[in-house]
Amino acid sequence: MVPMKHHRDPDVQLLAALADPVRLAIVRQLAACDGICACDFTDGFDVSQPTISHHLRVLREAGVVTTERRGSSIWYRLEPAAIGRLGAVARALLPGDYVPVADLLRIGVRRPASAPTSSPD
Amino acid sequence: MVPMKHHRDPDVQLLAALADPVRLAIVRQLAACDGICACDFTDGFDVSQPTISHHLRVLREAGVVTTERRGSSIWYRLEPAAIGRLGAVARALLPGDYVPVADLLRIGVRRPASAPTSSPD
DNA sequence: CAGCAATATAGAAGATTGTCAATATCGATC
DNA sequence: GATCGATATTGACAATCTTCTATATTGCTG
Repeated sequence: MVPMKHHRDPDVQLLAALADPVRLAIVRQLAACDGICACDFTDGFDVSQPTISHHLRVLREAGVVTTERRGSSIWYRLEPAAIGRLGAVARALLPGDYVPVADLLRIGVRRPASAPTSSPD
Repeated sequence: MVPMKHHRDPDVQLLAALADPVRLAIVRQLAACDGICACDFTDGFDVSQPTISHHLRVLREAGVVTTERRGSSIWYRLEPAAIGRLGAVARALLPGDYVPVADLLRIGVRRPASAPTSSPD
C-alpha cells in the first residue's frame, strides 16, 4: 500500500525521491518547462504507464512536484521550494558553515592530532 | 558482494549515497569538522560497526568522502567536490536555468496551452 | 448513457538495500 | 611473534523498492 517509506527526516525523503534515474529524469524535464502532461512521460520513457504514475506519486508525496487537473489530463510542475530545500542541504554541507556543536559533543567527535583548527571557537 | 548498485548517472549515485538517514547524519558530522575517526561513528550511532563501515564504503564509492590512514585508525573527510556537485544538481533544477532542448525534443515534451512564459529568453 | 482516452490503484514478482553476527585484515604494542 | 584495538569483509536475512499486468477511476464526447 505505502508506495515509499516515509522517512522522519524530510531531507532524506527529498534526496530519496530524487535518487532514482527515472525520477531524476522526470524532474529534469520538469525543470526545463513550466508544466508537463503526464502522458509525455509515459511516451518518453521505456517504462510502463503505471510505473510512471508511481514515480510521479513518490515525487508528489516528497513535495517535489505539484499537480493540476487540466481537462482529462493532469499537468505536473516542479515545486520551487523543493529545489530550494535541496540547495539548502548542499549549502549546509559546505565547509565553514554553521557547526552544530551540541551534536558534535553528543557523538563524541575527536579532532585529528594535526587538525589545523580552521574553525574558530 | 557489490554493496550498492552502481548507477550509470553519477548524480543518481550521489543522491542515493545521501538518501539514507545514517549516511546523511555521517555526512553532516563530517561537514562540521575537518576529519572524523571511524570509531566516532561506531560510538555515535545505534547501528553496528559493520553497518557503519558499510555506509562509509557507500559514501566513499560515491565520491562523497575520502579516507586517510592515521595509525591504527582511519580518518574520513568530506570531499568538497561532491558537495559542489550536489549544489550543481540543485542549481540545474532551478527555473530559468540551461534548457537541454535536445532532450526535450527527444521525449516529445508539450507545453501547456496557458504557459505564462515566465522565463526570459 | 456508452465508449474512449488519460491517469491512478491493487497485487505480485524480482531486485536492491540495510542490518547483523561472525570472521578476516591491518597496525601498534608488549 | 603474540596479542589487542580498529576497521573491513563475508554471508545471511528481512525490509523496501522498482516494475509489471490487470483493473478501477475520472473526464470528455458522440
